[in-house]
Amino acid sequence: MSKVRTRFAPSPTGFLHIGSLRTVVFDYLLAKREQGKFILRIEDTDQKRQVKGAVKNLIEILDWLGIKFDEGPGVGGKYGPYIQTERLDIYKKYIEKLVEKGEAYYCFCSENRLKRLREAQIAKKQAPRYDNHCRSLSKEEVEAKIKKGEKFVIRQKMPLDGKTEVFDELRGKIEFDNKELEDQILMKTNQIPTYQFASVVDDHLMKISDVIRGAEWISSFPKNILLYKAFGWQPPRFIHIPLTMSPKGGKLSKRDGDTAVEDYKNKGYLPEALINFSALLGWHPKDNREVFLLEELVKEFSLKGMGISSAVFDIKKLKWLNGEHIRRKSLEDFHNLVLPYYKEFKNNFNFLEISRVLQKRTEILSEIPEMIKFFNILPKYDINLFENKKMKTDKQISLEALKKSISVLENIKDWNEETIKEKLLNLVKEIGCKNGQALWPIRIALSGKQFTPGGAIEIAFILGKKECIQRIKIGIKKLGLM
RNA sequence: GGCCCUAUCGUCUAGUGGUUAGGACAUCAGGUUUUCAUCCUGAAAACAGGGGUUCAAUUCCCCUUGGGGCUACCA
Repeated sequence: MSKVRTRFAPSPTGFLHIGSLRTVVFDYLLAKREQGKFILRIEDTDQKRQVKGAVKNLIEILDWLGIKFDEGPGVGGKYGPYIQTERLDIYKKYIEKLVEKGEAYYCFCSENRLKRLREAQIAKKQAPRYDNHCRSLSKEEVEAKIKKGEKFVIRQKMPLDGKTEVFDELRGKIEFDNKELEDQILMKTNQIPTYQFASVVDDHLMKISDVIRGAEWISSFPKNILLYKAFGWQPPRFIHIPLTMSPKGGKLSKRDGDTAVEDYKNKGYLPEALINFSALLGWHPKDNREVFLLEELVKEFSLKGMGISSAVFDIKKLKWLNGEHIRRKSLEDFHNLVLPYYKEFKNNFNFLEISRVLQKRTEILSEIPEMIKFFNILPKYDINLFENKKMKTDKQISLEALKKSISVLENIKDWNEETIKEKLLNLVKEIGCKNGQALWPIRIALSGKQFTPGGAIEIAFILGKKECIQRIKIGIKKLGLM
């Protein structure tokens, strides 16, 4: 039985961020690589930033992604509860231990005092930091103040000098001057712990073996380690993964467009692509493979392949990967996926055939309605479309090809792709032109579009004989009026 | 400002004390198949700068510069 236990510990402040997805993926991969457990824990210690329904949302999107957690809200587990506000009594017990040990202390400083202190320090060009004002209050003083009903927080007592050494699995040793460390707040006035305290207690109690989190946490890393030391606990391994950046610079944010996994889902990105892309942003396999399913990633994943510098989120590569994963699906699976996009169709087409054609060239699902609209209604189009330099077709050849194709198509009794292809290629021979010269104008007449999924024959088959002939006649009429 | 992290093509990255510095996306140019696409072939494209160490540094060390993070009774 593997000892590896990782957790994803989001605060429920909205949708799952595309950058957080990467943390989820690596958490999952590291755990599953060793047949370990992946845990979901909700860090809702900030009451102000709660968003209703966020937890439900999060669980739903993880489910959509196909990332299952072994313990967490809803599924339970022996280290629960997995929602921090349901663990308040636990934190209380542990904070008292710390105070008893003299590793933490009551602080009665008002927010006002702290604000003034900060302002004064900034004015003097000093680093804003708590001045340890309440650090040496006697037990009696503390008790008296509590009795009077004075509000308090509990702070961690940091060493005043020396250095604290921490170890990141990716970067190695990092050293911090203890002077830089502030006596941080562990328990807020409202008796709810801060992230710094709750996450350490929970990681320990839940036997987390590897903490994977964003690199923005490196600065508080020494404080975390000092907390473990204060408790006398063995810290887990820490892996700080580099941040995902906007192409414009800085953290990926709302201003860069879509930041929620939800947004990508709605735009027609596949979970497979999103996961694959996230993994590749910061991790590299031994060989040069790029396209992976989650199970394949689990097999290939290793900490050795992890990078340490921040990575820019490049949507073009995501799109490409999405196309790759679309192509890798079975036709049945793909068909089921795109079924909803056919709703607006009144005509009864061979939708499976449309799916087959679509699967070859779709990048993101949301493009589909625009791609296939022409099946329903022939759009207005410019007759210059009939001219194409590369194909060496012009309006003259087009007109001839269209005219002659009518009788050819009319004579087809068994309307299938094989026959249509055979007959049309015969026509090409008869005219004595290149395939493209005749088939280009037919495709234009049938679709009214320069770019279509599938070629003339595929479109003809889907459209049906009657509709084809009608559309070709429209084309002839347009060309005839030149 | 202080502290910390980081630095290979535009982007994601591989790599090594001696390499023609490799791959992928994107871009461009050809080609095939019934068009675009798919597919194939090819091109252009990078070791931030300066000092060391060394016979030899893209690789190791230092500095500079650039990028980023943290600096809350937010996570």
